[in-house]
Amino acid sequence: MQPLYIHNSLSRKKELFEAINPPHVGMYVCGPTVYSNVHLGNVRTFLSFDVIYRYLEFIGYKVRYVRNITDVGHLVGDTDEGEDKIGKIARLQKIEPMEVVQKYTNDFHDVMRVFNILPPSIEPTATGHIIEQISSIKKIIENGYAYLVNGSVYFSVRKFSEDYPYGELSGRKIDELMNNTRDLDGQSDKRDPLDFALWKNADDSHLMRWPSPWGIGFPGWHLECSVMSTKYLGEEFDIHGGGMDLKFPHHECEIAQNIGANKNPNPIRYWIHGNMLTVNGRKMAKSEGNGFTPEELITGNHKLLERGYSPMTVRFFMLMGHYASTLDFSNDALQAAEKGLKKLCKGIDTLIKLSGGKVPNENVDINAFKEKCYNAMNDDFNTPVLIATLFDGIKTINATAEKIIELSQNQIDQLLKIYVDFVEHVLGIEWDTAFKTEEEVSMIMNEVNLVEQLVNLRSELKENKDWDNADKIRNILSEFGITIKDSKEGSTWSHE
RNA sequence: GGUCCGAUGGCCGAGUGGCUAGGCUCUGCUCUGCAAAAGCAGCUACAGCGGUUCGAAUCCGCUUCGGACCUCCA
Repeated sequence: MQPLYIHNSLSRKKELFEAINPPHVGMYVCGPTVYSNVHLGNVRTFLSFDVIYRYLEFIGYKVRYVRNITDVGHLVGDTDEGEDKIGKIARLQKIEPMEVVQKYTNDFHDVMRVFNILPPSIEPTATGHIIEQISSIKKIIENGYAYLVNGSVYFSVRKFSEDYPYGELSGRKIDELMNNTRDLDGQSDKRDPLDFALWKNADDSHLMRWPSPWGIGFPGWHLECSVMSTKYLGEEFDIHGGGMDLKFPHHECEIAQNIGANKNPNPIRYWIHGNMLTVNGRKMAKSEGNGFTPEELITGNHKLLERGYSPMTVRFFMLMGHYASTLDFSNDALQAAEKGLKKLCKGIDTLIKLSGGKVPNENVDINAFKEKCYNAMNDDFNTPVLIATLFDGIKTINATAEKIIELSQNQIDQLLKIYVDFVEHVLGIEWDTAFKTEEEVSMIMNEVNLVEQLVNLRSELKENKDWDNADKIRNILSEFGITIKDSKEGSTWSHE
């Protein structure tokens, strides 16, 4: 197994990854609250964990990847009296809350597919785990960390912090939190402003409500993640991920709930937090009005976009930055990524067509190259360094194609394996016909034959120095996106 | 106000106490009927000020600027 180092947000250090039960790995990532369309910032987080998931599998782990759908409990606004986000949309549009949930879950799945983000092993929903959430609340009450007020149950942070540390993940001190908590209206039920709801009493006006030992109500936010991660991954599991902005209070509360229910002081080994996607240096967020939907990005239909970009370009662009750094979104950066991706894909195409000799080139060390690729990913999933390495390899490939250097067939085969492994399987970049159906491929092959005929015809014309007609053919092909490249050995062509 | 993070060349974006990141752009050359690619070469930076060190963009301190979180947010 590769020696993998992960930056653990909990310790704020890079640590050697050691699975609790190798080769099995349990990984939980906070999924979306499905009350609106996902934007690119959301996509970035799921993409980051997609690559983490892919790499863990790639180096031989059997990952159970759980990514939830939050479909109840998330409240609007900054008080505990806020309406449920999904319930609110349902009320406004006069539809069932589950219709809202279904609509945006579908959207979420569509977007994930477009960006080639793999589905998780389990995608549990909060509403599907009401029973588990109720029993978890019971345990927390039994353990003395929650109290009942007017049909609602709250977690007592003060009480909990007497027995266990609270605020370790986000680096908060409980007393500072107390002093800095803003005075908010409508929190009269809580004994302490830091406390958070496990179960909320619901009157008749609420659309989403379930019976519980404490009356009719609905579960609090935070709780579903604790309950579902424990249910599917155990009281202690390997990796928990999510966006940076969930660190506090969401993840902090999750830890408190896990411990509060199970009294296991160390429920999660490695915390991984993805950083934000920014626009002009500011976090992409709906409230800022700077959020792009994936559709706007692909069509280019947005005031900040000069034109559209393909999903693979966007995927590649995001992977050119490290997941733990902020990444700034701009037309220039996207265009650079597009060209870079094209170069990479072209290089792989060239590699596929390459044929080599018997004698290996001593100056090209394929194993060292492979090591470099692994090392990049082993260093906290450093995709930008991996990509830089892959570009270095492209130079070797192109130099071989230009007959500047020579490689043996064996070296070429090894190189191709590395590119397929890292580009397709680890980075999740689709570069050619690899994912097309057989019919599509055979159609493409027909077109290929047609193009070859034209290119051959043009070569004949060129031999007769009939430049006018030769150029005519080149122009026609270029209208269909086919570029001809002439060299001493003859003409080759490529499709963009 | 509190907590934390960041500041890298024309742009994006890695990185490490001493050894070329990489991509894009730009310039020159090679190749070439022209073109397009590709190759080669050039432009070569680490916010500012101090300190530690044989040596710091990399460690420490201060300053300036920016961001995130502290309320829902991936």
